[in-house]
Amino acid sequence: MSIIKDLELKINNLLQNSNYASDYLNLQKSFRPDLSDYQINDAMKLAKKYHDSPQNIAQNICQILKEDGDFQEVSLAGPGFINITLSNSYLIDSMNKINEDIYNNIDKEDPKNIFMDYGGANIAKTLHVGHLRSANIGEAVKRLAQTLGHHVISDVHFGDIGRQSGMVIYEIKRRYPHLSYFDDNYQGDYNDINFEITPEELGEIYPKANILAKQDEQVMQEVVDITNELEKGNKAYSALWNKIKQVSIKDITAIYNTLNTTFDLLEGESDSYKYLDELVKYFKDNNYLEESNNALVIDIKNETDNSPMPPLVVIKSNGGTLYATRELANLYSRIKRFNPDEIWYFADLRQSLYFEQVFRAARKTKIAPDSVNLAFYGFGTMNGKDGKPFKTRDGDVMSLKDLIKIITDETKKRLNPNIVKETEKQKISQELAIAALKYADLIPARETDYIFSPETFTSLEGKTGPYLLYSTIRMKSLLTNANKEGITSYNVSTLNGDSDREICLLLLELPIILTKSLHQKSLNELADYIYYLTSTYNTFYAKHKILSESNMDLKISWLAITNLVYKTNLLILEIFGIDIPEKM
RNA sequence: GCGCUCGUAGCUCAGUUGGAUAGAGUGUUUGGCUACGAACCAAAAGGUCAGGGGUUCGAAUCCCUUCGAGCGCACCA
Repeated sequence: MSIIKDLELKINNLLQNSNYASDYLNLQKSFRPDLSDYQINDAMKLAKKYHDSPQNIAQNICQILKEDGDFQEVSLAGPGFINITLSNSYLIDSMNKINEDIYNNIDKEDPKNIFMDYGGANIAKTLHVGHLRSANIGEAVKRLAQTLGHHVISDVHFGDIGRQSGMVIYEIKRRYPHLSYFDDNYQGDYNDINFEITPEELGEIYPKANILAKQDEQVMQEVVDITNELEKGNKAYSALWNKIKQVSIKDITAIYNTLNTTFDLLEGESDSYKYLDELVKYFKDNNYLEESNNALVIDIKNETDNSPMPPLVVIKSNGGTLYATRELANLYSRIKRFNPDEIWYFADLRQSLYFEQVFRAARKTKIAPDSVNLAFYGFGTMNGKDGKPFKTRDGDVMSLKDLIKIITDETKKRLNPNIVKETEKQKISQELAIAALKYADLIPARETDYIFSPETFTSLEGKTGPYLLYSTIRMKSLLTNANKEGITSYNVSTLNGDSDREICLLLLELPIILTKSLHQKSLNELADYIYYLTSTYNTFYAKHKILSESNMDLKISWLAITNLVYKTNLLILEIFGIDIPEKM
């Protein structure tokens, strides 16, 4: 258990013999650091319950807490705030405990099997800035969940089927009409056809087809027909589409890797096909389907609905399936194969009604038993400078490759001149670029819409990824220099001044922030925390000449504090998926 | 039409079981390197928390209302 949770429990234990034994008091970091380290605000709430004044109650609690040696000061303020200041010896002991093992400062949770669905890249479409949030937040939440003790399986959930496939095949047919895929008399094995396509050309094909289909109804009809044929298993189209998929997946995963975003499963919507027949049969056998306008639907209305809830279409009137059908089939297979306790979906908030429908259908049809928790965590929309959402279906959105290149060009300009090898320069400047990009993306709360501008990502000073890396590298450099003097282990034996204490108190907050971030599935608070911790350390760093300090106890204590912040930064940056170069 | 979300410093954003004096970065002005790495540190200025009403010891936060913005509403994904 973390030190701070332990302290809160201890406070509540101290009250076991008092009138307030049945109440749980919450220890909070003080809003008034000039007055105290921590505060308890529960006296005001207890006043009603005990028909007593909040001041009296707070006073009684103060009396009990004052007797404990870990508190240097316990006092009452205002309408019933209890202010608590920790003793230096308590803080020193706590720091040394964390120094032994940083996991002494983390609250592990009861392990659960969690299935995470994020990423959501589409086959044959360029990975663009609109995919950033899902990659960065999804990956960081996964790593955070693992850090807190959970078992996670992640799936990228490629959009690898549907109308886009029809679009791409249509356009390839238009460009290369003589390919054997389109020859009705072809007798050979479609897998033997000699046809190569580059990711670059693939990137042009979908936008082009989309424009053509929008302009011309006949084109759209052909796209729909091809899509249906593909879905029915047309051999030529399937072989072509598989080839496209291979090229595209290779390209997409390379970029995900650059972002340190990795998946246990590289499955897609089309993987649901294996389970579709079984699922539809199950639906039919149990009378979950009804006919409506020639389509087969599941009624998912609820008596408590305060707005109309349309039924979920499972089979279209032309016999085809929809996104939601495949989602249900995937859900069905995931529960069967992995038996998860929880399934978390990460996608744009605009899909919240859609997921509500899928979840309801899954519950109603008992595909998902009540024991499996289904949750949707939405992202705010990425808007252009005009405040309107980016359109992801035309070619106007900046690709991730381009964005990474732009930032890399900026970071390269500022590298330390003693880094001269071109390969090293490239590697480091890209690591800095990824740090800048990821941190800038993790800073806004998950549900906040945000305005995309390259300037945001290319800024390298202040609250940015490069600032964190620069400071962390500097800490390491300091520790290395101390090491050269023969100082290889540290412990805190004395605290000197406000900045030392403030860093210690901040370190104690870590477990609270980690737990809360996982609970909210948003990294913004953790991103704020690491900045605040680092910048508090930098104040401390500027104030003290650590290596030239003649008081050895003080010097070693300062190095220990440096080491603690360094280790904490490593932990958090690892959760963020941000690599730390040796130098920059 | 029905439903959901939002409006906080010039800009971009934090800020929920209601808590003391509303924060950060950036931008503007100013000071600090013959060095434990200046991608850093220090300081100043900047607010009717969209407007109005209510709930209470206490409201950016909860409720009502007006104005403004965005999003979603069965055979797209």
